[in-house]
Amino acid sequence: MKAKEKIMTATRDLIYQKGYHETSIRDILAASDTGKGQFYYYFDSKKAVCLAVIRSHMEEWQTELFDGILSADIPAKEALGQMLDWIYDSHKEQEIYYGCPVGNLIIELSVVDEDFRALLLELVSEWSSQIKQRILELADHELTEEEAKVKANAMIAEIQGSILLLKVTQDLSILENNFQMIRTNL
Amino acid sequence: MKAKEKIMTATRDLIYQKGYHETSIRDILAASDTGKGQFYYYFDSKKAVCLAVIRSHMEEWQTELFDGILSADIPAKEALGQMLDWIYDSHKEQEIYYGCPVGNLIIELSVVDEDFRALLLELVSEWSSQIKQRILELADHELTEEEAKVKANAMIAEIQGSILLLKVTQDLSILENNFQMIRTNL
Amino acid sequence: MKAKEKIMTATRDLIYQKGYHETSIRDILAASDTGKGQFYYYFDSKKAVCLAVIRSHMEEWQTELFDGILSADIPAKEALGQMLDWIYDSHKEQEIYYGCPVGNLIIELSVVDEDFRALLLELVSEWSSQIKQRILELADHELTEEEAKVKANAMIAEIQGSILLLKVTQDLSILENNFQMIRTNL
Amino acid sequence: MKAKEKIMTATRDLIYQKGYHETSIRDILAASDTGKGQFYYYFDSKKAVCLAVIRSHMEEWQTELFDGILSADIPAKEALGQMLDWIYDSHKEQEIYYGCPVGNLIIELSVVDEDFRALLLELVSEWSSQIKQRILELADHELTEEEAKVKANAMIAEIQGSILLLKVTQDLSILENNFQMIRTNL
DNA sequence: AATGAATGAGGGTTCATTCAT
DNA sequence: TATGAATGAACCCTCATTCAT
Repeated sequence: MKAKEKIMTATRDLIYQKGYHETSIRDILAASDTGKGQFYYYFDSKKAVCLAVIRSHMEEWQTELFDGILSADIPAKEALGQMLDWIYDSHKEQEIYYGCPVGNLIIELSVVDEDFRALLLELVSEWSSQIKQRILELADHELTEEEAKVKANAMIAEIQGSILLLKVTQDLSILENNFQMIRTNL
Repeated sequence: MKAKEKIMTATRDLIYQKGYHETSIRDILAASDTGKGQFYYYFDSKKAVCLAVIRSHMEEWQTELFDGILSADIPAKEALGQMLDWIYDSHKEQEIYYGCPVGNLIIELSVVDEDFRALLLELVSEWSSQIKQRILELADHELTEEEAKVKANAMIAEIQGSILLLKVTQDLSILENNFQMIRTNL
Repeated sequence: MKAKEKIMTATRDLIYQKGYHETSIRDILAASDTGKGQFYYYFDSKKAVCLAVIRSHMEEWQTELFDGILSADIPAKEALGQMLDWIYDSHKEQEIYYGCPVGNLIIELSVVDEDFRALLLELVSEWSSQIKQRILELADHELTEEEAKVKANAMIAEIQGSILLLKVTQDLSILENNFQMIRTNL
Repeated sequence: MKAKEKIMTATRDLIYQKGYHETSIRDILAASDTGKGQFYYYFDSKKAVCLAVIRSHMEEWQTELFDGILSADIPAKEALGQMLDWIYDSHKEQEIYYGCPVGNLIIELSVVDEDFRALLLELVSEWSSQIKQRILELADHELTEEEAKVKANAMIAEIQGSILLLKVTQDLSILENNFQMIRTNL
């Protein structure tokens, strides 16, 4: 693996597990087995890597969730169900529940730094928009765009809030129950 | 105002607005117009003040929300509605939407420090339990305890997730719409 | 026990066990169960208590060793032997061998602060002088004053050096063996 | 001179002259004309530099005293005499008599920190062992190992105690006289 | 004779970043 | 591309002492 990649992977993992502030450049270098020189050759700053990490999350969501699951040629209900599975699966194997990599950063950084907020908002907006399309489809287009948007945001809120509860309780059943409830309300 | 109180108020505000890590002792001293010695006379450490701040949030929720709104002699539906108002009101006048003081700390600290998680979990558990009682009442006790608990957690998730979205979008209408949706689903 | 006395006892113990710099005023207050006000009412500063502690050591040595053992109406050899016993006894029951309360302070403070050195020197000089008298007696006055003084200092050196070795080895047999050797050389 | 070396030299001098606690990192930086970052680039902590300083003393003693003087192909009496000269010479030119760099640390730190004690003990043990060999030789092997060991420790005690007296009296003649006495007793 | 709140300089340490090579 | 030495501001915290009461 190339140095740049190693740095990004390490940063992604560390920031996910400990948060932005608790992750030091030292930590990143140690975890990626690289040196100061390499780090600052590839990235301008700690902020820059973190923004890159967010972009990598965005790409992943785009490929797997937006272009994959949510754009698949399957009924809306099924697509949204698979989205919940996709999220649930990313948590269920963890020994410690670290929360949502995106939600965590929203809370830790979006008020403190506009650049972070802008990027994170971009991701959330796209997500909301994708869900909205499926909700419109689900309702057989008897909902207005606005109504569908509200429902999409409600769904995202329920998901993010559930992961937040998972983080504080460290009890996976909360995620299961809440996601089940979302499914039955579709 | 006494020094200890000034320090706690300043810490509370700063941590709410910037988060735990972005708030330095220096910031707290400047905001509370006190000196280092005084800070450490009243508190053992930065962590200690923050735990004290969380406890003050707990007391406030206990008095205003649990013993006040949720224990009031009014119908369950109304009580839960007032809870949503109480939360909404705490955000609506803000110029910047900083999120939920408790939710923020859950995400920033609960994985990183067990003491914080324990305290925050205590608050969330009590909240959940209080809501559960009202939900049982609402369903005329046709729900099992377990079902009511799930519904309570779903409601908390929806609330916390909505505030998270408010934080990243800085768009108050999301909170309005989502809370409205919770109301209509009661 | 009066506050002043409690403070002095605590200081004496703490400085003996941890040294001057490792002992904080906080430690002293905690160990003596007194408050800041009392401390600074009775003593001008940390240095002042410590000087008082040294003076209390001097008084003790004066009474027990100089006026007691070394002035007793017994043969010189026996007097010097009892001196060694007196010293040995003060160490033998300890669980940790902290060294000589006076020797410790000589090394920690005599270069750093003239006031300390002056006081400690006073004690050492008196000790040396007392031993010298007994050595003169022992040699049936066939030694010059100067020669006796040299022998006295050699004896003090042997004693202090032995206690230093005790401190680093934490092995009491070193003290026994060295003191035995001093005895046989009398 | 390289930064690391400058830091070590400065630390060595300062700790020798003022002791461990009286020497601050600031002092070291000022004396070595380096910056904070540099210090912590080379050393993990203040304790770590001090341990390194002790190790450098050990190496010096090993080379000059143990492998040099005490292992030289000369009679035992002469070797031990040269050892005394070597020690005396290291003090005689000083304007202030700071004591023995090793003895000072034994007294200041060996009870307070096990890591220091272990290292200092290692040095003292080796020293004792080297002297013991020469004493055995001197006695034409009519002494048991144990008896020689006791005599070696007595010699070290006399040396260390003499330097302690030098420190409190600031009178070089004490060192001269005591060392002379050791010589005549060989 | 005693209280405990207030002071602020200084303690050791970590940080993100830059520089010379 | 990459190294690792150098920078210095900022981190949290402890210190001995003073002050008002």
